[in-house]
Amino acid sequence: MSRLNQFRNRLSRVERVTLQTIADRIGVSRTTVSNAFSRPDQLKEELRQRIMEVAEELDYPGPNPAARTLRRGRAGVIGVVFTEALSYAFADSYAVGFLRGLARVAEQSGTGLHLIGWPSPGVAEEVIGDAVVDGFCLFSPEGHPLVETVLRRRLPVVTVDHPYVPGVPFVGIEDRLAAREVATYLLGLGHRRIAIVAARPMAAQPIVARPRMIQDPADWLDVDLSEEHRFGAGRARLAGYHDACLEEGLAWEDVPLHRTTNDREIARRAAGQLLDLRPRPTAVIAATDEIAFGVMDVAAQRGIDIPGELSVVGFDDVPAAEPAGLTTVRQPITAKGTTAGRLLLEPSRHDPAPCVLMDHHLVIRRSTAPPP
Amino acid sequence: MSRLNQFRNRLSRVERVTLQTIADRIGVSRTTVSNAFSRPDQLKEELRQRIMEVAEELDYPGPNPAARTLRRGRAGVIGVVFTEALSYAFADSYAVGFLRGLARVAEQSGTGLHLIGWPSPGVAEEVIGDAVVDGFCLFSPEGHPLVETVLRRRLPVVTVDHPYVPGVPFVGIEDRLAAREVATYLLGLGHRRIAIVAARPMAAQPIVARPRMIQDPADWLDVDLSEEHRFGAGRARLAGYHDACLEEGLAWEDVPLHRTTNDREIARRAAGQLLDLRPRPTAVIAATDEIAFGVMDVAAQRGIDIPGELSVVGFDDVPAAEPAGLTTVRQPITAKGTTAGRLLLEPSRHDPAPCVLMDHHLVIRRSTAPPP
DNA sequence: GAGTGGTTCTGAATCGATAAAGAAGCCAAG
DNA sequence: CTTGGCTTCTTTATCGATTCAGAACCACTC
Repeated sequence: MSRLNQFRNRLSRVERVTLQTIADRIGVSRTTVSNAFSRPDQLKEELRQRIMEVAEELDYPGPNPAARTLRRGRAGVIGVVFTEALSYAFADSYAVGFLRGLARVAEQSGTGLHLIGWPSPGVAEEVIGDAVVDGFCLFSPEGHPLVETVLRRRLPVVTVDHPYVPGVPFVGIEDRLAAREVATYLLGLGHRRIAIVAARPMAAQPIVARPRMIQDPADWLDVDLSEEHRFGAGRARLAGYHDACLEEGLAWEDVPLHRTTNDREIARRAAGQLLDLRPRPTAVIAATDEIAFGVMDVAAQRGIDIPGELSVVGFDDVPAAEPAGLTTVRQPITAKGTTAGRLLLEPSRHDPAPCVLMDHHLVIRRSTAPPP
Repeated sequence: MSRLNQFRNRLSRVERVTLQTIADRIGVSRTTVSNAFSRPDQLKEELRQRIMEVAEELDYPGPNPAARTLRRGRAGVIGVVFTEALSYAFADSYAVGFLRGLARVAEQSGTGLHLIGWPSPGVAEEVIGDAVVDGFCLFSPEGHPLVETVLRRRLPVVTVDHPYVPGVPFVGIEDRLAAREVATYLLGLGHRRIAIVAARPMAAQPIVARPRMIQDPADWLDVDLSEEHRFGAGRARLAGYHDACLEEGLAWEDVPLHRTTNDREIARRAAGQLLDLRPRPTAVIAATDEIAFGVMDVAAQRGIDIPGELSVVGFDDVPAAEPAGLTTVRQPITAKGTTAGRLLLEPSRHDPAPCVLMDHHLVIRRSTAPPP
């Protein structure tokens, strides 16, 4: 046993090429070989060349990144955490747009991106604990247990969209206000039978509220939403819709409300149910564009004319919204990404954690009109 | 100096909590604390609890991932390398679709995804050298210098689309054949004035051929394309178009050919020039859907009717192709991702490197018709 | 000839964990 | 009684690099 192991060790020692292997071969110190790779100015060009030659000869794959990271204490990578499966995130134009922006600043500073999704409970927790990164970007993780997991790493963090965690830099828009504008606009057109399709995270297990994460001064809900709505991704938006109804005297109880995941396909089902209601709603407010597309799909399928018989509003203004003629709330998707990236990469430690609220505005297109 | 340093060291030693800190505090060995985190079954539940308590108390962020990775020799992450800036990759439905598939299998096995782009020469090289990963997926890196950089790491690699590198697992489709079908179809409709818009990588520096990377038996070009086309991303597709023209007796010299990056916006410029030709082409073959959209944009802008006055064909069948009515080549985008992922994560080392060729077929929609 | 200042290279001390083998204690079976 | 086997923990030896202080040498200057 022991002998076998020694043999194995010897073997692997022979097979594995490290800085030391090269150093021994040439007769210089390990440090010098290290310098040849990382600080070429620290040794004579002649020796450096010789080292490189031997490295090539021994098929040395370059300084081991894990060892380097351990010693340097810096990974050059930031983690981006989604609370859904990554395969869903990549299907969501909003998430992809955000990543675009984030990637732009990350790349410029030679920083890598480590994407982490939440395919099922437990997996991501481990991945987050094992991620060799210098910081995390939490993408719209409202109320999700992963927030705790990430915070525990004690690395720099920036949260996007929700929730606002005291002490953690934040990037978002005034969701509640924007949502109110949407509802107010529809009410202003004369709609009274309005249905709402809200987004909920695709969590596969019930989402538990953590006291420290819901102290969000901007979005705190003083309205009485059912418990299941209090911590979904669309909480603030729901509150905004509620605000408008209150203001315009539309009873919140009369507003049909469905929840669906942020997925066109899945949203169709919810839309189907809403359009089955009698009397049929004259307008549907979707908490995201993706959901709005699902609603439009079903309407088209049933021959319901938009906007003649049904108005539809989305949220986000993803690229596909314009060709589809969807009235929606435009928000600077990509800019959110760049901002988040800068917040994470900037060397200066802001003392009061910055809370960046970006602009938004209602973009009116062909999908809305006064009720029939 | 020395004293200052000692001070600093002492300070950081005090501030930094490691397994040892916890071990000392409780009076057990470091290994036991390590086990408390990584192999809970190796110690008494009682002690484990106590360790966890102290860890909490000291605000221990968990075992350091870099150290862990170094010792274990396994990162649990795969690198995905693009030869364009990541911000472009995220704008490209094809790339995003691929990532979707890749993410699906990666997530299932608890593997993280480290995305690496090529924003400008030099940056990515360093990121690749420093990436703490167990393998790389090269996304359509034909002829790109990054291929060498990645191979040098001596880690498992899988190449997607191009090039086929001997000894490296490969996933792709029969591009040349598919491209030929496209051109044959248009020629069959009666088109003789056909223009081609090819894709080229967004490399910011000239792409150098490496002998070991172009020995691709399936795609080797025996046709005489100008040098600049020999190693672009669309090399095989160009060859296919060429094949068809040859077969149908259309002189290749008479086929106007433009190169553009795979970006709708940028493709518009190339399209503009092609549609200025007199006599105007009756059909445009775009090497990707994204480019095809650019062509359609310009046509719409100039009031050129599709397909009445102009037929347009794309390649890839990205999600937006269907609503746009674009005739194109469908290929299993997401399945490519899952296949690539499996090839990379599968424990078995296939001896002859697997070379997976996936299905494709021509999808005929509203954008093509016989010439006027 | 002592002092000054640069290069170029070395040695020792880490970075923070895990693997492998071994020791101590305990219980049941032979 | 002792052998074997299990559980629970410890010891020792790495994993592969980088940092930092200092040595050796060279050239110049005053």
